Amino acid sequence: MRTTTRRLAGDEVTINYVESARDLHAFDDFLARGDKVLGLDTETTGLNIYSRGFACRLVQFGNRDTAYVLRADMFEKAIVRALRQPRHFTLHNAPFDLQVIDHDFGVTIEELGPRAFDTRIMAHLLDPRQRHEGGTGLRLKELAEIYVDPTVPDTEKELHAIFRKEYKATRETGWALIDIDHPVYVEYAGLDPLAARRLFDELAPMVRDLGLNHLSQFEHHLATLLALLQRKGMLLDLPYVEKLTGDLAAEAAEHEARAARYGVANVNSPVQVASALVAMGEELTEETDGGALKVSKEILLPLADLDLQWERMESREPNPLADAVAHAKRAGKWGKSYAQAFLDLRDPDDRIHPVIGGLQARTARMSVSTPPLQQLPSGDWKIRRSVIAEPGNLIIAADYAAVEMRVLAALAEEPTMIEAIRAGEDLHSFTAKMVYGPDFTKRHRKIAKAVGFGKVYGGGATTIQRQTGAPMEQVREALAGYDATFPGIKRYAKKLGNRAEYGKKEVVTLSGRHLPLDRDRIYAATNYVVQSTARDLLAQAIVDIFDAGMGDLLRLPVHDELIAEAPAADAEEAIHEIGRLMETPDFYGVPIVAEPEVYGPSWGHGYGAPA
DNA sequence: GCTGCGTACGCA
DNA sequence: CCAATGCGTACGCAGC
Repeated sequence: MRTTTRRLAGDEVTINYVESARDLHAFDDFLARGDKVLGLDTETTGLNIYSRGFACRLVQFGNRDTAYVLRADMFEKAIVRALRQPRHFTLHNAPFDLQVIDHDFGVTIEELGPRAFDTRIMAHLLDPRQRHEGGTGLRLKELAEIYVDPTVPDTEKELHAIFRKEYKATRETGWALIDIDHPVYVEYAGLDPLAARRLFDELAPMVRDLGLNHLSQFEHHLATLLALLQRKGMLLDLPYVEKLTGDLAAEAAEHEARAARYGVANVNSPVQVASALVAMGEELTEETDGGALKVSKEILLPLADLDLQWERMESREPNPLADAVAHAKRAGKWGKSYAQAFLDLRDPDDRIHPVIGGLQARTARMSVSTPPLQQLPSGDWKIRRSVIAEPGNLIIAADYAAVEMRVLAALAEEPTMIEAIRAGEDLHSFTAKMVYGPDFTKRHRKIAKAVGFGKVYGGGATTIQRQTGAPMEQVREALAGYDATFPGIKRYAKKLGNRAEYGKKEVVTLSGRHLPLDRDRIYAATNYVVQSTARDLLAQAIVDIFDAGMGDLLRLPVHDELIAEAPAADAEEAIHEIGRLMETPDFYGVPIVAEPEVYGPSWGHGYGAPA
């Protein structure tokens, strides 16, 4: 045994590095001490659990004052034995370690998940804000320095320095290269479960005292289910993705070469693009937040005589540089962020396993990363076509119909809006009819729709004008008409604003989630509570679908929809059942409904990919 | 080589 | 005051 001591929150703590089988007796004695909850953590070669070459290197257990650090390759049996004891563990960001342990030790997510506490979940319930948003932050280091010990070391940062200096490695590669018994590596590995356990001891009572135990249990259960989705992943059409990647790279290069003829060496440099356009005589008037000339897609496409669907408008002579830059950037983005990312992140079976952040945004909205499957281009099927169902299966999906509008109507108890929804009206058309009369036009509906979204997002007349291109006069008329038609919405926003102004700077959702508000953006309260409530509906649906025994069909949440797959013969029935499970027929008087659809053999088949 | 910031772009 | 919300990723650029 190699034992080191150090101080943590004024106490002496001991970190034991197990060197031989003889040392395991001491580990067993430690396990027999009767801790109801042990801190648990792993050190791995990287973050992509399912990529070739990934391995768990260390597994660490700790209570408040003693940690044991075990090599994964030498002490697998002892680790598995410890994990299978009837005991709870506390981890920070448990889904990662649960999958590592499932992947490398065969102690499954199903087995360990129900016995895992996650301090990240607890912290999110107490304050969902990142550090830069004024919150506690959600990283172990950030939370530990607030709740455990302000001098707790930044283990990641210090290890990165060692990777550089001693191993000529980067922050990415160092985790696999550092000597497994490197004293700093071992000490920091051991420190994390101690911090996790001490953090748990602080946060758990706070969660309980705020009456958040029920919500906490729900989020823990959901997190385990989402870890199952990540473990399952989604299959790629590899030959298709390889060709797509090559095609997009070639397309980007071709347009980059066109841009270079106008002196733009780098299409991703806004400064270069702006100065070249100005030199060609184009007038750039819009500015970025930082005061630079704006050359975003919204600026470039009109200069290239293209509308936002990239169709020729015949409104002017197209600027060839604007055209080249816009095309080059789109091909570059699609190629690098999506197609190439699919290839880089795939496992040996050509599946991708996106990280699903089940409790991510301030509003608890979920995120999906590596790769970002919630953000694949939707106006074109080419990227989504890369993701396919397993042989014999079809991709199926169900999405909520205008869920945020419906949630808003319910929460605000807006009688006219509720009535319109219950009558099956298209809400934007209904608004247009109320504002402009029965002879409203398509343009009127577009404005009404923008106003509806503006209300959900807390936007104002300027934004709606920019979005619709309508004259300010008409926008103001539509806003006034909306308020007259749906007075409950304004009243609700006012109520939330008043409570925040004179009470706590937060909104509380039906699920009991506290959402802090920024003092200079109190108006965001309506959006927060609507967005968060819509998220909770989707989260509950995922739980319900698992409870109904259909969880193994699920693949991915996308804010207001669920992507799944099922054997071709059952696909229609399966997605109807999933859609039914998503629905809440009477959500405070408002029907929350889902629309099921069988896409086909690929995700792209729901977006127009040829059969 | 890394970090932070700004800009841009993809989605709901 | 009358305000668009929430994310993840890539890249350029400046500074360390």
